[in-house]
Amino acid sequence: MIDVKTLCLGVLSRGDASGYEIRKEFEEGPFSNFSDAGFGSIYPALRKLLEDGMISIAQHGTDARPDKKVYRITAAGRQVLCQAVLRHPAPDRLRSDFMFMILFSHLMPARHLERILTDRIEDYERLIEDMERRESCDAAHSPPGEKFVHGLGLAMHRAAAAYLEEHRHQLLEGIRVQTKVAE
Amino acid sequence: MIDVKTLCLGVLSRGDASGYEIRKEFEEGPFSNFSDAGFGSIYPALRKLLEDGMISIAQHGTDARPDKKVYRITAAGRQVLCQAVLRHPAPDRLRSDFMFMILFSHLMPARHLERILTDRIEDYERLIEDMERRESCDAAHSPPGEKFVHGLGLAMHRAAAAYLEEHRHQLLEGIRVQTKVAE
DNA sequence: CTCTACATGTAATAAGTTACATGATTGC
DNA sequence: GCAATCATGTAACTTATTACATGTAGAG
Repeated sequence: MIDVKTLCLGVLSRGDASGYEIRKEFEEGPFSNFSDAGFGSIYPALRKLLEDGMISIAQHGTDARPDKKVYRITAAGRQVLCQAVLRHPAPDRLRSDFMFMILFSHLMPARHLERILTDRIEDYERLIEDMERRESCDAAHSPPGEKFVHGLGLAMHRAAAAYLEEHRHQLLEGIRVQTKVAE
Repeated sequence: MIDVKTLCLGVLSRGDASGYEIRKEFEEGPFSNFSDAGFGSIYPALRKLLEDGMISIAQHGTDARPDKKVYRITAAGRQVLCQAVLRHPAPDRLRSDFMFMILFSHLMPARHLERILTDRIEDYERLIEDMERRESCDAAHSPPGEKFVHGLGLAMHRAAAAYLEEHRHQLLEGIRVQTKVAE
């Protein structure tokens, strides 16, 4: 499975960036579809990559931000990234508290279940809107791989949102009946 | 985020099980939609849960398998599970090597890209078939939460599979053009 | 003047993975 | 007889998370 070091290498292969900017990519950019990492994993990863000669410091500090460090991928780093990309991809892994909780929705008050369903639908709607906005923004000049990943993520989120909307009443009803039977 | 201990508690709330059986749930059952854990995390989790009185040993060894231990959730364990279910769910997290690699498909030979796309589509088709088989098998007698999670997972996988099939040629063509321009 | 965004990093902790180590049973 | 499945567990390692610790710049 791809680790944070390789993820950072991936971001830097698209252009120089600081640790902070790399994190933004994980949060908002195309990388957000399949990864996330906080500062606590990015900074140590960058230190390691620097030690190993996979990246270099392109710029250290500006007038405004003396601490800022802009990293640049090296030839060695590019090679390592190419190798990583050629490996057979491990299966996708989804971690979802939401699904876990739904599985045990019979253990919660109906109000809470309604709440988490509504919240989740709203979350998806916001996310989809954001993605659609970005899509129309930079569709033309983004590379094919990026468009593909963006579209795939969007398709999955749309499917999830549609399913939630179409089946929430069925779930609520199912729970209601089950509760009545238990009485 | 839900940890392996809570996941185990969730499985055991549905019935007694051994470590080995719990893992099967993570691999094949409804839990496979949103989690996975190997023996290396399940056994230590069970030990901890036992120490804390969240589970007990319902049966230790059979004629055939003297080592087998069947665990049972305790009242305390059930309480802890109920509390966990009431917390606000953390956002879902997807880790996908596949998407990472597609993002860098311009760094790989066209043959390799075709290969991972074909493989992935096949993987999805197999997975969807399996899920459909299980759906028709135990649709009637499975609780509403389980049906919902199953349906949601299926909807997402179908959307992904459909997207891959519909857009793979577009990606391949895009990469081809990009490579030509670079020459 | 206050809030948000920018900016970096460490230390302690928690968690999870991999490799190791072993062995019986069942079906083919 | 062989492969797959059942069955458990530990130790070493790698990884990632959380909390801590600090401070500037720009917008309103």
